[in-house]
Amino acid sequence: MLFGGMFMRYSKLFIPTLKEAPTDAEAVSHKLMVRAGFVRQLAAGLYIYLPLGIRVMEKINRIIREEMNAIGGQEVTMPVLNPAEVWQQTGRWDAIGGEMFRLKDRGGRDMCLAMTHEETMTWLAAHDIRSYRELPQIWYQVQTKLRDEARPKSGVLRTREFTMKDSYSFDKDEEGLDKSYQLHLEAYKKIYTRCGIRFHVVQSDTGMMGGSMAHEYMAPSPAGEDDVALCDGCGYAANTELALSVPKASNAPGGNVEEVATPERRTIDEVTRFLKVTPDHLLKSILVMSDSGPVLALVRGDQTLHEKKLAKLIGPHRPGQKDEVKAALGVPAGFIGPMGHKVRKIADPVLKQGTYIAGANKEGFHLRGVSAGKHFSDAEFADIHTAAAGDACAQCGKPLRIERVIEIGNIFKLGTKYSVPLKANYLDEQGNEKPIIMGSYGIGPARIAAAAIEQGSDENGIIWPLAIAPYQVLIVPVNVKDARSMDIAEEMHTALEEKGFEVLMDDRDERAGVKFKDADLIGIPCRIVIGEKNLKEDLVEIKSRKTGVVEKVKVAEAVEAIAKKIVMENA
RNA sequence: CGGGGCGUGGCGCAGCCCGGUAGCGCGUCUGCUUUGGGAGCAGAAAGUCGGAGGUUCGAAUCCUCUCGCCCCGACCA
Repeated sequence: MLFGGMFMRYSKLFIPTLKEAPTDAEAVSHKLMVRAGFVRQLAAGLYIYLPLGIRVMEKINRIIREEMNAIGGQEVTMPVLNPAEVWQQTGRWDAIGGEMFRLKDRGGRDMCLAMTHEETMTWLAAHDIRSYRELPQIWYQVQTKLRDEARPKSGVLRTREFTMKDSYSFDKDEEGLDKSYQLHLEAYKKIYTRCGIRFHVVQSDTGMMGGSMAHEYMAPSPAGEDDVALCDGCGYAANTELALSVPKASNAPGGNVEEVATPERRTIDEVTRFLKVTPDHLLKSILVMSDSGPVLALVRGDQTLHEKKLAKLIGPHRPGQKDEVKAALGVPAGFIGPMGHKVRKIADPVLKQGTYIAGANKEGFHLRGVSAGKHFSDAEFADIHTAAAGDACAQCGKPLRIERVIEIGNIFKLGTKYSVPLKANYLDEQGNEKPIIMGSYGIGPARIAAAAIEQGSDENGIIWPLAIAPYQVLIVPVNVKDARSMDIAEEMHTALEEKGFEVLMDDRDERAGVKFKDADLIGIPCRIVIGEKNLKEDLVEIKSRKTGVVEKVKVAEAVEAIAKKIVMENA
């Protein structure tokens, strides 16, 4: 065939594989994406996608588009460069800090690079939706977003510039929003399932966005940045930012109130060791500084205070410094007890029962026999601890599991948070002007790719799920100088492409070992090896990247065998 | 933004503590041999040591400043 025809030839493709992973790469997906020639890093949080990387991204995006279109989503594009005005109208111009890239145009007008598109999407709705007859709408885009991340990390998982599929629903009432939300909830499940990754759908924090409901899609992986609590009993699943749990009961003995000398023992660790008790016998008093003054947070010694849970009650806060502790409570840090202080106190509900050892509010001393009734009846009780593995599910009592996860998508009920300030209103059946009820829904395609690698790789390289692999089949003629091998390789290539498969042929004049190593690294699901020895018996090899299983089949039957195999594995 | 680490041929590193104008592996190029799991031999090209300033007869090595990258934490609408 002239110039190799339209065949995808490895020798012509830019696939710069590396024997060694960059030392500064930590996450498996980061190392492998670089080594296998899918991406290159330009600067912190900025990545170049190479030909193989693009193929993967396009496959993921195609799946996303198909499922979005299936629920009535309509694709649009929004400018990446935004005027400040719309962001000022919703208040986010000021509310968002250094994470937003800002600049001025030549006329001196304030502009920003969009980090999400609630504003511009709502602007569009405000201008062009008039009547309830035009609702509902679902608009989406697959677009570049920019965020000046404080800390880009883990390769493609947290970058400053990234593609995001974001969709927005516009409804006339809450009922409509419920429906749009539900459509997305299901569409997202289909998307991740089709992409071949394992995931959980969990309740998530609506955060400072103030929406009424939110879920996150989480792919289990040690490279993740979130933790979720999961209950095998009732299916409860929530981000630990809000997961409720009932800690195991403390076996702390009761006893009288008495001071005990604990010289220079300040931390839970030091005190438990010194008094020969377990951490759940202690009460931890943590002073934080909120906008409305110091707040004393109380949790059991074996619990971890969850900052976000506390933030929901008292707003933004930070840990108190040593001198602030002294100033607010008159006690040196390390010996704070819950009793007697005038500051606001928030205590975890587990502390309602039992007696504990707490700081004595006196340097070098702790106090035994501290209980809620006697010592901090003035505290507000609220779940402020971090759900831990083994805690009981708040719904059914079964033990919770904690898993580390990558956030691969989220869905939010926004309500009228954006439609009111941007005046996105419609006229209802009675002719009354009402704000549109909105939802927003995001997916990070690059995170899907990274999660797929995190969940599927071995010491030799990537193991792509078939649906998002850059190619489905790799044909490896061992000796490219052998005419018969090449003829058969090209015939099979053509035959497989005619059946609709995506095929790459490694026509490089390299030793077999080199080709095999690259094949494993790149992770194409199905590999056909055409070698002279096997050819003498009219056989070729088919090897599954995932299982490693090799089968020899007759040349004449190879194409059918592969087609069948792929269809079966895809089912 | 706080803490830590690192910047030396294309990639991965040594040299730095105890200053004396760079070395190893891989890759690249040429030739011969090899040819089913990252080949062997011979030869070659390629770095002024992130940048600036300073100390010194002399700086990759010491000092100051600066830029960049990574990790932990904070942040993450």
